[in-house]
Amino acid sequence: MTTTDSAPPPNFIRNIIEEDLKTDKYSGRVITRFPPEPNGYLHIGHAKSICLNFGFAAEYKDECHLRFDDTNPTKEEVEYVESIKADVRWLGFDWGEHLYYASDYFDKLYDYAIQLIREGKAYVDSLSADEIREHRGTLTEPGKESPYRNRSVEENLDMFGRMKAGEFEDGTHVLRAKIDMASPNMLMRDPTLYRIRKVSHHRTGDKWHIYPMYDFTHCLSDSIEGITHSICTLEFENNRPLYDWVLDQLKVYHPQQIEFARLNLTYTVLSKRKLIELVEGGHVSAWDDPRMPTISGLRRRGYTPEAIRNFCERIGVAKRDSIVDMAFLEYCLREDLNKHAPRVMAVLRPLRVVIENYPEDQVEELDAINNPEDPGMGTRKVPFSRVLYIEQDDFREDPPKKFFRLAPGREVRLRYAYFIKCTDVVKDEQTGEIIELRCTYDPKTRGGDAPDGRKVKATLHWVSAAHAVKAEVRLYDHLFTKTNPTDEKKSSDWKSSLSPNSLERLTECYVEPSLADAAPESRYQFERLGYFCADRDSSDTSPVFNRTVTLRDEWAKIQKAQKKKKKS
RNA sequence: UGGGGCGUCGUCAAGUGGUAAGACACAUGAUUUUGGUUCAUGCAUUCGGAGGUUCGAAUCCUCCCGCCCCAGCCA
Repeated sequence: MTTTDSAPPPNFIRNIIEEDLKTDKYSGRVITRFPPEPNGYLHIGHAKSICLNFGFAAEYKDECHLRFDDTNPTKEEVEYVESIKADVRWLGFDWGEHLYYASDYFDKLYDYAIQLIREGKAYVDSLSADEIREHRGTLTEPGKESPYRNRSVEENLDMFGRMKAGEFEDGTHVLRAKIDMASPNMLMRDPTLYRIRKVSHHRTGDKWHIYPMYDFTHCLSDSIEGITHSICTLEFENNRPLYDWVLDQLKVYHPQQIEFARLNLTYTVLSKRKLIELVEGGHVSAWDDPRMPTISGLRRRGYTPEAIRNFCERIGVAKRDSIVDMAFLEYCLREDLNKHAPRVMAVLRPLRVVIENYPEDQVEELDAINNPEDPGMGTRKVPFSRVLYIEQDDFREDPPKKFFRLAPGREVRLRYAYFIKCTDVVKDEQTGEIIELRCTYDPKTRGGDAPDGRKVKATLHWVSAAHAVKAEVRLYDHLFTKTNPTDEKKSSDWKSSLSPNSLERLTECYVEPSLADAAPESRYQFERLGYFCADRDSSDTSPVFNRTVTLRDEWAKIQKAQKKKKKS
């Protein structure tokens, strides 16, 4: 590793920017924008776009605007604009002075519409929505012109003015661009520019009865703000000719639209519509359910902004449809958490262990390292006593091959403590369930090293029963069982592959005392188990932790392989 | 079967006529008081397919195949 960050990997957008800089197309400026519609929460797909836009602006020491594309008051809410701002900030980006709303431009947009009408390039159509659809033609047949297409400029001006004044009901008239009803590009068949919506807008209130459509608003907003590179997703490629048309007709400053492939991730869905469905259908608790791929969900789960930013940079950007392996996101997460998360001991499925030769009332404070990756994080004391809990998974009465952990007669190390040897297994007479282990310890191994140089094959985490804090731990797994839930070749309903095991709640966990009042959103590594994040559901008496991601688990792999071998 | 895009390892992704980067995943080994981390090694004779141009093609040409987007008064 060098001390300086390596240059960002090349991609086609950066190539375009570099070329534009070379030819001085935009007098050396690189002004981008992130333009969310405030009709839902941001997800990791948006994070890709945010990183791209804010990233390029930062790279070229220029500005990135946060602009709310709020042209459809029937779907948009203040709650969403607040969450979006919070999420962008949490991700680590700053729009500075450049917070804008498309609704700020409604007056200007109206004037531009008037200009188009005056030049005979737009007209008021009084066909119904159904009729307009019928006139549009199909993919293979050209459309038919509306009988209102050749209204006079005066009549159009008058009608549009009355639309604005609120004289007409929703759906009775629209303003359309006069382009070409026979265009092979459906979007160019006289697209709608304005529609009547007699609803109040979260920012403009009841001022407007007409609202501009995306295709009219977006390009002009970009133009007004002096955007140089308008980066959006692939599905807007068909809209580019219209983006260009509007700006060309109006003879205004003309940014260039560049399209990239949106992010897809395995084992989840990344569309606002589907995420809304998960929330409203009660399949998850809320937008910030830790299983959700939303920024707020990832945050509550324990993801770090750093990990997400790194991920977005490393997946690259291109024009081909792709689906990134969730394992890659998890890799980026672990990389960050490994460096920064303090280690701590917690037992999720407790098995009681009594150290028979350890004095009844003795308690020792043992030194534990907070993070072996960062000595600067120091050490802490962990209490040790006669009765402990270890993980049920760390004991096998009849150990299989390659199982190195505790078993009858076997000696292992308790991390930072002592070597212990299992001398007896206590079972419930009724059920045969193992309820307790009797062990002995070697006092000479305090701290975990044997003076005689003898080795053990395993080190277990543990917690002192008398000192442990009881906690709830929520174990999360993929939301869907299928790598691509929306791949509808097999089943038509994407929700059919919703995983029944995406959440497991463990309420009888024990964590070391230092975790008693862990602040919500603080992250830890529970040694040998994974990374966990304190949830805001924690109370004074009982902390709640979300499992962010497991540690890589060699033993789990071995078990999987052994199972497979058995089957075949 | 109109138009617009896209096809390079299981997954992302560089490469823009000079002989296939890198990452994840996977596999093997070493180190290890986390079966974690770290380290080492392996992993596309081949770029959707077939022809052609060229001394030389993933890159240029032709044809074919596959996938995605567009028929909202959503964005």
